[in-house]
Amino acid sequence: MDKKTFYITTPIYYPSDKLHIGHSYCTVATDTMARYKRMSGYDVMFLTGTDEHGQKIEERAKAAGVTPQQFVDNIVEGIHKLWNLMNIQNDRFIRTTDDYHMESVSKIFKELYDRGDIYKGAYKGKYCTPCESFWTESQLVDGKCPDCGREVKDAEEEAYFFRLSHYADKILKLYEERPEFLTPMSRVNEMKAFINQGLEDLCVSRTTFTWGIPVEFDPKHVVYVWVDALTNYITALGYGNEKYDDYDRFWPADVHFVGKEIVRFHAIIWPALLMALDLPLPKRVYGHGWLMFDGGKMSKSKGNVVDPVVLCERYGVDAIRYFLLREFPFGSDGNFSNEALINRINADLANDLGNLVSRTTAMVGKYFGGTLPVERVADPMDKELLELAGGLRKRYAAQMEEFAFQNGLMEIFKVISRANKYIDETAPWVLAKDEANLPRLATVLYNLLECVRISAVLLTPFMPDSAEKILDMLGATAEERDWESAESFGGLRKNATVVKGENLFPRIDMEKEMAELAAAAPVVEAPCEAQKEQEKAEISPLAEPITLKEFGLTDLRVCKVVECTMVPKAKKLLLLKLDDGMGGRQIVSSIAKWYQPEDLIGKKIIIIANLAPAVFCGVESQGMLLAGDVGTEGACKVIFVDEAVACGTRIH
RNA sequence: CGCGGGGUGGAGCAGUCCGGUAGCUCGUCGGGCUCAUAACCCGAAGGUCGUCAGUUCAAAUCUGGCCCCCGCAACCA
Repeated sequence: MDKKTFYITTPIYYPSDKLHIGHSYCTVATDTMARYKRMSGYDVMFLTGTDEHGQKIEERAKAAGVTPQQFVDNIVEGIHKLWNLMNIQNDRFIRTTDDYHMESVSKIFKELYDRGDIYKGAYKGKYCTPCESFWTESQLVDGKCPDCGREVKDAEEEAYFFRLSHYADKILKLYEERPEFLTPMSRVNEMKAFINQGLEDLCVSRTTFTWGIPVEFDPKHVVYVWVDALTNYITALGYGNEKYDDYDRFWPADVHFVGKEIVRFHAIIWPALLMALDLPLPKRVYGHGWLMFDGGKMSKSKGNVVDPVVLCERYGVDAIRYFLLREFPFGSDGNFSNEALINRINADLANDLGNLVSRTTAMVGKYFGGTLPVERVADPMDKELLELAGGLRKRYAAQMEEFAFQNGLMEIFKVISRANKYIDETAPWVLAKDEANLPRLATVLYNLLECVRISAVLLTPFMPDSAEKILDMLGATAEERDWESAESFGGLRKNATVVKGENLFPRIDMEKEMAELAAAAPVVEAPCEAQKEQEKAEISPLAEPITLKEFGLTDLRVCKVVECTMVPKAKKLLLLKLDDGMGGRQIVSSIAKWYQPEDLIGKKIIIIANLAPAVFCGVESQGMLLAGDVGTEGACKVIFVDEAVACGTRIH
């Protein structure tokens, strides 16, 4: 009953949109680790969930015409479906809108206040009256409102603060004393640099929105994200509530898996909060990398967000799980591409693993009617294979303990490759020709089945369904598919009986597949049945009708580009000096990636001439040029005008 | 000097912390095998490891400068 425990978490995701492949990546990794630990005998608690409060949700709900609760309920339902589809076996799912969590957060907030680690202060900032918006000094553009460009004035807003600044030294000490606390190492340097810039106290309440947990003793405030979200890791165990009673058993967490963008919250703020509460710190925080898509970060505006549901339906859940953890080193960024995915599926799963299972079981069927005889004849040529497979679990476990999923899988596939080679070396089809060789033939096939069995057992955390199917095909009993049975070679009973199974990983015709995907492009992940609609959706829907008078509000003018330069310190901005027929003006345009200054000089373009000026990177822009988007990368083509049209001519 | 990651055969990556034979997958070329999912096995071609300098008996690996790419940051007009 005193099994060792293992508590592992994903971040709680923000349900303002459907989840993308990046969320799946983290969750699949966590699930695989949890399954691995369960298999190797731990009592595992695997927590995931959603962070449902905040202004953005409030706004999204309003825009959708529903209550915030309805809005998040809807998204969360989709998340449950996704995790279900992806075979995620979490033990618990926390929502920050759950009653017990809200109860705990109220208590924690109060306790921090009573201890003096949260105090009431003023959130000093700049207020833009027309926009009714609060801005921090650093958000201002050229000292003016970033939205409208108008003057702002000093203003104060009452708020509660957490004394984060008090914990700077303690956090630095934590990194010194426990180098394993935050990994990979590169993240530690980043955190140190951040702390050394000076930590400011953290604003932990808001009055500008209401979708949150009210501060019990001052209800016009709601608890802002930090105390609300980070504490999920302990409230889900029952800290501060009666719903669960697992805190003593599972806290401190063995590891929080988090994306690198939120490492700061988990490696600075979270430990500080726990220190303030006098609670133990998590043992480890692991900041994993991001998936990039064709070299760029995934984002809605680039149209390169990959939908995990579509991928799973198209290629199978296990193939996706495998790909995510095999292709990318967990700690670094990785480049997602459909080609890489199909390549992996074909090379590793279809050609190496699937085919090995297929040819091996087929031979047992063909030469022995499905059941191996027990007589054996060993040969020195078996040695290498047996040693490799016999030592596999140890090498695999060493990698898994470091969260090196990629390397763990590589170890397994070394055995699979070696087994394929062994078939060539032993040439079973030659042995089968002479009845005198049958014991030797049985030995060879047994060795192969055993390699497959050990590999399949260790693959179970990664590809639960496929591993099970393989073990079914080997006729493995429950004892022949557990962790102990993978420790050394020879666990499969001698007279094993194989069962013909399905083709586990059908080969994908790369050319055909890429063509189909291209047909669905630029939304590459479009489901086939919805292809037509997706294509239509590429043309954005017509805007609301307007009157001629309303159109007249927009003053479009022809201008000639007189000068064009890069905006200093900016990467994307070009500064264009224009002859507008009215004495000249300058505009800034974020097209530096697609246009060289000399591409534009001397050309005539159209600008929106009466757009309110705005400042970018310290340079004022007095209008916006017209351009059309091209492709999915945000690229665009500027609209050029016939030379005959004079500068300053109004377009109508 | 804003912060961070990276530049290794045609493509994508590992190796870099703890210097010592440059490795993997895909692709190309040649060969083998026929049990198997046109799969599997063997071999070959192809890299002065971004660049310059330094440390060293020895540098992809350590140190410094520079160039380029990517992400973040209040550059999405």
